[in-house]
Amino acid sequence: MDSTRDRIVRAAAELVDHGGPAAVTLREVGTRAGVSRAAPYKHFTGKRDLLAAVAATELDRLAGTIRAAAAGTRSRVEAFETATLTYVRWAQEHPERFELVFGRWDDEAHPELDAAAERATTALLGLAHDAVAAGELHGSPDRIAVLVWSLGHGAAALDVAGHLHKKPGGPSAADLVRDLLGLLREHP
Amino acid sequence: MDSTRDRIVRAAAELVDHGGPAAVTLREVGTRAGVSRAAPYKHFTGKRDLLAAVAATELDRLAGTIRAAAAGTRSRVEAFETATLTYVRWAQEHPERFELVFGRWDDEAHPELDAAAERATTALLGLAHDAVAAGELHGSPDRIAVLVWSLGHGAAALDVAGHLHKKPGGPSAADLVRDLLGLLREHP
DNA sequence: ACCATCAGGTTGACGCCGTCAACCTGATGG
DNA sequence: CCATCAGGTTGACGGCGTCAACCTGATGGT
Repeated sequence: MDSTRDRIVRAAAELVDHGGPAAVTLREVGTRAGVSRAAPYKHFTGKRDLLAAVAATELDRLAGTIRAAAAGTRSRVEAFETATLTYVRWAQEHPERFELVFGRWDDEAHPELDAAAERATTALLGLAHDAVAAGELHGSPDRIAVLVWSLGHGAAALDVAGHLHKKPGGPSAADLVRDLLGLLREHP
Repeated sequence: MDSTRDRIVRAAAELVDHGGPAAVTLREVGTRAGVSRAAPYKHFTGKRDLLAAVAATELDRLAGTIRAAAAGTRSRVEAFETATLTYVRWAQEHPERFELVFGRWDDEAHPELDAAAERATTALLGLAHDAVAAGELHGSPDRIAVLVWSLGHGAAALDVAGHLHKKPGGPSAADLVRDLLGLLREHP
């Protein structure tokens, strides 16, 4: 199906891809989706709600990409590392989507987005659990997952904002992820 | 001096503190600063430029706070850890300022903000350098500084966005920073 | 077969926003 | 003494999100 709702979400996602969330205009969304400016209100309560749907869609796509990347690896810890690096690369290649998904949402609840975030988090957490269960990493799987996720997230964010490459020769976000996993591998 | 320009910047900073950068309105800024809606244009080229000035001011304040916190510590590595934890606490206590300072700025150059970021980065980098020089940490100071900064930044960002405490008993952002510094301390 | 209902689309209008142009005014300095 | 100008003002414009009112075709119960 190519429902009107789908076309609206896709049009909004297109606009996010140039100029970030701030560039999304309901009027332009309507035009690109072939409907009027107020049509989105028949499917979403407002602009934020539409953007939440875009973010949820993107988060599920990301989770799929991560799972696929992790599947083609030799060891459990390598799967975990590949997943994290895929996350980092996604943020670097699509900074506007990264901004949308992890920007501020506190105004009201968006169950669809929360559920997608839950699914993505669980996927990463499962990979950390596997690596520990296989004896390739040691410690609390949750702790390790959140530690590596936080580092990947922060490194990607700082990189995208231009704070990582002020002087040439500095480490890339991917380097930092590999550094941390190196430390974790050597640990008891 | 309590120049008009200062009052404008302060009014904008107040508005950032409730509702984030999106809540800043030049009309409201003017009202709070006791001037008209167009007065800011006599001091800044536009809204973004005003926000950049607010961000630069806040970044310098943060750097000062960090330096002060690091000064009252026993060891070099403790100073580095305290500095990072101060950064994390700042982000958690002032998520709107965090959003402003580290949000997207790519449209045009803001030298004042770049310079403030440079100063803040250099401060953290110096602390890492000191810890390595004192033999309390081992490896490249730059690498260590960026690694810890990235983790602190990411943990704070995920915490503020609500992704860290989905299940109770999970590690706090501060816990993660201490974990990483524990790993670094044990390292050769 | 009929018609009430309703999902899903439309336009018009409102108020708020950033921004600019035009104008005013008091201080400054040659 | 007056030209200049920094720094303030209001008016106006177009674009925005949102809502109310309206339209229309399908649908399902009687």
